[in-house]
Amino acid sequence: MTQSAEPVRRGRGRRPTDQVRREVLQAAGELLLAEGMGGFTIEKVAALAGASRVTLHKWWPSKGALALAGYFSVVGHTLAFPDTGDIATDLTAQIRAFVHLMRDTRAGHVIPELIGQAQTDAELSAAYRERYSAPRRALAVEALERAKQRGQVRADVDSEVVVDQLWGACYHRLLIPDLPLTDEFAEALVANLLTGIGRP
Amino acid sequence: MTQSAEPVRRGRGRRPTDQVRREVLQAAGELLLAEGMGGFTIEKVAALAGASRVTLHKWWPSKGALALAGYFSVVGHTLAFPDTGDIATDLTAQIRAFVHLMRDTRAGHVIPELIGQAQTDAELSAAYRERYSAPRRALAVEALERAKQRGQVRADVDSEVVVDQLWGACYHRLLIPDLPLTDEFAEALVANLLTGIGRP
Amino acid sequence: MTQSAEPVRRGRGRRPTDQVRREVLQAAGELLLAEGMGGFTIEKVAALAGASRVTLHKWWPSKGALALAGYFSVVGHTLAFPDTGDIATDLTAQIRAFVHLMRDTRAGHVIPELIGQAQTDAELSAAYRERYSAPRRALAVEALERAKQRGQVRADVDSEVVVDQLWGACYHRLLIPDLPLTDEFAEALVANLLTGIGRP
Amino acid sequence: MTQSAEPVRRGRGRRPTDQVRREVLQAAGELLLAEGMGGFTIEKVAALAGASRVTLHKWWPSKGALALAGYFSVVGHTLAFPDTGDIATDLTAQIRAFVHLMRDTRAGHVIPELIGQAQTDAELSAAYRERYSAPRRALAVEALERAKQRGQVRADVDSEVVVDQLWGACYHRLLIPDLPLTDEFAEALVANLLTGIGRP
DNA sequence: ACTTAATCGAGACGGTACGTCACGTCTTAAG
DNA sequence: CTTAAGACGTGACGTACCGTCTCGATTAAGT
Repeated sequence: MTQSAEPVRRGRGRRPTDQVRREVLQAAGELLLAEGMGGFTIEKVAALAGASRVTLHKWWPSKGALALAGYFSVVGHTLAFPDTGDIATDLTAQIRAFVHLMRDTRAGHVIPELIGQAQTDAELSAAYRERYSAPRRALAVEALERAKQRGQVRADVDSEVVVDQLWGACYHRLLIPDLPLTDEFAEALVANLLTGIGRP
Repeated sequence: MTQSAEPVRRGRGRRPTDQVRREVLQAAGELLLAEGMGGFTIEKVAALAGASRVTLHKWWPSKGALALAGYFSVVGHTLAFPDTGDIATDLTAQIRAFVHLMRDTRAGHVIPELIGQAQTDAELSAAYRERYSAPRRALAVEALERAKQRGQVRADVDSEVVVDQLWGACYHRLLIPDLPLTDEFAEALVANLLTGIGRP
Repeated sequence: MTQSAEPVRRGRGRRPTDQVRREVLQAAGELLLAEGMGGFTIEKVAALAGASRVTLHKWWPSKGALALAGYFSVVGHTLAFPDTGDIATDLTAQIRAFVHLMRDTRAGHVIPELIGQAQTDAELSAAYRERYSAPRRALAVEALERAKQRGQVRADVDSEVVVDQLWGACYHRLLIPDLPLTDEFAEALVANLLTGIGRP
Repeated sequence: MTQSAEPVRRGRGRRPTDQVRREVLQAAGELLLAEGMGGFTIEKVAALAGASRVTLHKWWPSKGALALAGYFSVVGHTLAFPDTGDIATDLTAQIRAFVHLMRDTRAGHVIPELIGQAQTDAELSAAYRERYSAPRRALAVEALERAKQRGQVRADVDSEVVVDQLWGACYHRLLIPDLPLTDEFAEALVANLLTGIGRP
């Protein structure tokens, strides 16, 4: 019955809830990384996990929400922000790491597709903001606020806007790839913003 | 069934090619604006236009490509960039116009959904870059190059990066709405970038 | 996909409409006779016929309607009523034939199940009356009317009621099998009714 | 979920067996009368009774058996047969009462649906015959036997057959409604059978 | 009276079937 | 020869029930 890859047949009876959840998330994450959002299907996840579609529908409100949860369970994020005392160094390092992640790992395919799916999947949109983008924004904002207190950034600057001008610029090239993501791009972002592009 | 508006019954035979194309694009655009990408379907477009699905498949390689073409045929873009001689004024005006378009018109729903769809629709992605984003980038880059020649922007700045830091920041808030698009945001983007956010 | 018996794989493309209809009805009839109404499923019929569930839903409004159509296509009814000139002989022959059909052939299982299903399947109920029971009633009523004209049955008798007292009695034993259907039963039905059971 | 009426929240622990049985049967009967066999579901009964599906499965072997038990617990049958000394009067009265019950009360929907369900539910079939039809047959047969002893019915007549020709005829019109159940029908049944329909 | 076994409810799980939607392909018929 | 009309197979979706199983809580019977 619609079993593309090893369908993982177990005993018929009910398995413990937590085990089912884990296996489903595992399967979802693997399928997402393997086929991308285009081939990501509740049906396939259920088959891979040896679970029932009904069970998936009960816990994850939409295909996108399931995909995001699967992504988290497989990738296992580290939320760290360097703090060397120099904001230029820290921002550059962080953005270069982001560029690397998006250009050289499977996240570079998955994250844009999740954001894409979120445009027509309200459940995913909310989950993505809450669990992914908001915490990362917060880390960057905190770093900028610390830089303000150290006198490296003007106090009247809105840190949130700065975040959009750094990471948003990266997402722009990721989602609408007119131009590629490069290390030079990462450095130019920070330099432009700290120094300004206007004539002195 | 699935005929929201007049199903347009005609004879079975062939109609002139151009007429069919026009009517299909008209229907596609209207459906896209009315229901968004979520309810946008080749089937519905065909029904609305009184055309055959086969015909649509012949001319538009994917659902996204059809949606984009329909969008253009209905919206009718104006590609203008003000040139007052002051780059700060021009950029602010242009970005405020963009923010207005995305916040107060139907484009604000449609464009993000098209970008979203483009993440899993290569045909749409290519078409979108070629016909939408690339020309707009070019306009902004030209304006920045003119500003360089006027001495308003440093010559060593990569104009493309600046574009990402202005419009990309807007797209960021559009696609991942942690924070809203506002006029103050538009102004802060230009100010941050021209003046720089670092301590003088 | 849920293929219990030979799923009949053909070329992928579309087959002519009439052929599909024939094959579906064939499969439906066979499944009905093989498993009875309990195991009769739209899904199984589709699999057996190598057809799509959607197609079945398009043409037959309910599971029961499909089963009835399948029954007809497989059994192929003969609608004949003997006319020897003697109504007692004709009725007895016809009812004995009916008893034989219900007791010794597969119809004896299928017809009761169809009637049973019809109690909660309005589509089937209407189709059954129109295509099965009504024509058979009409034949019997005609025979009784002829008997009236020959002076074998009183003119003031309602032939429809007589039909219920003959065939309805058989259906009674068929549907609520407190007692079996036998040849003696068939004969007693006619005798009771023609002669009367009261003291002379 | 699926709790139309008061979901009946109790403590988790075990309740007295008899109380559970009573409440389940009450709920089953009400649901059956309210929605008919089509909407009758073990799941709904369990929810209405605040009981567990497992408990229902333990005591009633099939959906139909539960429905029948619920019907009895709510309707509460009176098994009486008039005995005026005149069999024609008694039969007519009894059949008219039956016609009234089936035409003007909720039993008229429920009984046919139970018989229908019994065609594919052996448990229900057996229970129905044992608890419903057989006792009623017996009453009628006894009345006919008494009539024989009074000389109102010929001694060589099989009373069981007569029962089928009276009540079976009614069930016929009930289950296959080509024609309606009416009082005239009830009277004609008895008249036809007692007097006979043949020419004198 | 106090264990202890029985059985309840709650609820999740795998499974079967349903009815629906949209897709892309194919056949047939019309112009 | 292009088009429309429309049917078909496919894949997926979301839902409804079913019968089973685990778990914790409570009652009732046996000591």
